[in-house]
Amino acid sequence: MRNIAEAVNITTPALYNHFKNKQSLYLAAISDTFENKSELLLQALSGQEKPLLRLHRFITQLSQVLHDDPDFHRLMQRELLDGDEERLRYLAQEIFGASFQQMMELLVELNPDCDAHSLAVIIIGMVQKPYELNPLDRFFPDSRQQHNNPAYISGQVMAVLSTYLGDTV
Amino acid sequence: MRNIAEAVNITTPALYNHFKNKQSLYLAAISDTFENKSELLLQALSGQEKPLLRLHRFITQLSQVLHDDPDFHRLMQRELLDGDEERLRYLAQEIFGASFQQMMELLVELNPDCDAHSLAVIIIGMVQKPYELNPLDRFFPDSRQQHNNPAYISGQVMAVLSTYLGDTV
DNA sequence: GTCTATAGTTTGATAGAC
DNA sequence: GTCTATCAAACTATAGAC
Repeated sequence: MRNIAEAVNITTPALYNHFKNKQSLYLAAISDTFENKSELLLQALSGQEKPLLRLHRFITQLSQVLHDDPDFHRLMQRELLDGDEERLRYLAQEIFGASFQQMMELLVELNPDCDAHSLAVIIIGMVQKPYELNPLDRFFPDSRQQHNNPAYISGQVMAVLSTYLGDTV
Repeated sequence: MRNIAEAVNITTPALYNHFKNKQSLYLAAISDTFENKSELLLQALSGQEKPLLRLHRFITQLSQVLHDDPDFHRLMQRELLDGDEERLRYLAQEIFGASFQQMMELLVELNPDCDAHSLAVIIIGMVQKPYELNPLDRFFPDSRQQHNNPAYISGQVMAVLSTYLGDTV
């Protein structure tokens, strides 16, 4: 609370005029960070275009969001590690529920026999892991700037996926 | 420190006979959790077998480790979020350095034109993300036990990868 | 809506007896 | 190597003046 107060140039007690306590401030920070992201990802998945194109758009959008808003990524990882039941339900249902459902339907369109849930999780992992491992990059000899570029990452992911999903289109 | 002391049935000051301070206890916990895991993964990647088989063995081993030792997974994610420079270097160089290098060489064997670094990161994401998202599974309607099964996860990952890498073998 | 002053609690760590 | 007793610092939060 002291750090936050200092960051916004007021004293700690003044924070309590805006938030009831630390918990409510944290929840407000989560909401502010997560809302709108959900809508963005759902829109990328929706539309009348070919499924593979919508998947590409989603992957690019997710990669872009993770790149542009590091707080979004950090808070999500933090919630996955330490979130209580209420906050995890909020994350699962309010933030990612609709997008995840839409993505599974899209994957079934592409391959009716696939396990859409598993495949969706795997794809999210492909896109997100480069950002999770970013802190380690500076300690690897062949670290290139590409590895932090959303367009490059989504291209790499699509290259792997299209051979798997493309056969079924 | 109080929680740890209670968990091992001694008082808090008694902990300081075993560790100089909280920091050194934490570092000892990290070392104890990470060491040996490195060797396990490197062995899975090594050998004279066909590259695709070694990759499969690595993926299965990583999935198994993440499944069997939740503390390993939690501590790694925690370090990626909050680790200082010294701890991140330890993680990158002492724990994952050799395995990551070996994996990149293996991927170049499978596809000389690929970006081995990117591909390695993507593959790790495919394997690990199912475990990261585990806390959310109970809030999704179609949550099946399969999604927590190492053999099933590695099978799903290999199914996606083999069409991409298999063409080049 | 912000401040100063301070309450009440938790935390990491030490002193010293056994 | 463990205990009891205790400290100093940091923390969340409140009281009350302006």
